Amino acid sequence: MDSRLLSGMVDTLLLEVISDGATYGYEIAQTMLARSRGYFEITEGSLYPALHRLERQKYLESFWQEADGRERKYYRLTPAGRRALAAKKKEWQQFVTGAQGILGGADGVA
Amino acid sequence: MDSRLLSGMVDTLLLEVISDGATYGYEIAQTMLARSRGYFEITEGSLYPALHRLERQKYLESFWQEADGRERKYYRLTPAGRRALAAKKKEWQQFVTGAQGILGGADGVA
DNA sequence: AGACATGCCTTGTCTTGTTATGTATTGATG
DNA sequence: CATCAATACATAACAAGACAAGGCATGTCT
Repeated sequence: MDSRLLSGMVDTLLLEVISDGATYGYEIAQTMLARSRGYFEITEGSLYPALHRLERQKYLESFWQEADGRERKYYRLTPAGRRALAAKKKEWQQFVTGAQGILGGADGVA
Repeated sequence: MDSRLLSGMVDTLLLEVISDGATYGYEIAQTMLARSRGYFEITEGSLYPALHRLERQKYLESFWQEADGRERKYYRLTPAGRRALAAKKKEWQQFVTGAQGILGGADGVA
């Protein structure tokens, strides 16, 4: 798929996946892949910087924890992250509506 | 709106608007605004480079023409542009489906 | 030992949207 | 006539962010 489309959606998708409960990078990538039926293959070069960005913005909190004999960096949403997710989802819906208004060939009123 | 969402969609939107018949930059911006009900405010700094890009890729052809006492640069789709538009629209639909699969909270099968 | 999956991270590169600016014409207003 | 707004095209500097490729480390399986 065209990775450009992902621009601006990565944060929303990440927050959504993490909103189901604390999880970590590797698992997030797998979840996104599964939930989009193999469509969203987020690469590490996008994933980790995005996670750090969201943590800097205080939308995520992280903590290291051992599981299965491995150290993993878990992330969970902050209250601000939850609010940001809601806002981003709304924005996404508006964007889709706007795009369909143009792509649908109609005048956007439909 | 978050301009990042627009990344990668500008080309598709432009091709779609132009597919209705030869038109020019200024009018394209107005059409996008109207058809998205005021949502897509594409600025000149995005619009003109995008048109040039699409012409370089042979998806568009341009020709100058006078109308209302003004010189305007009209664009129309090439056959390749028409094929590209169809492909991009399909990709967009898949992207939306994938995103809804994640945002919907379901497993994407719904 | 070697291969592979798991797991985190960073650097360099490229694309692309935004802001700001420049140029020119037409029509309306003072 | 001068000025301003709308029309119309274009480019340069800047910033954001996705990707490829690379590095590093551990656990498991053969």
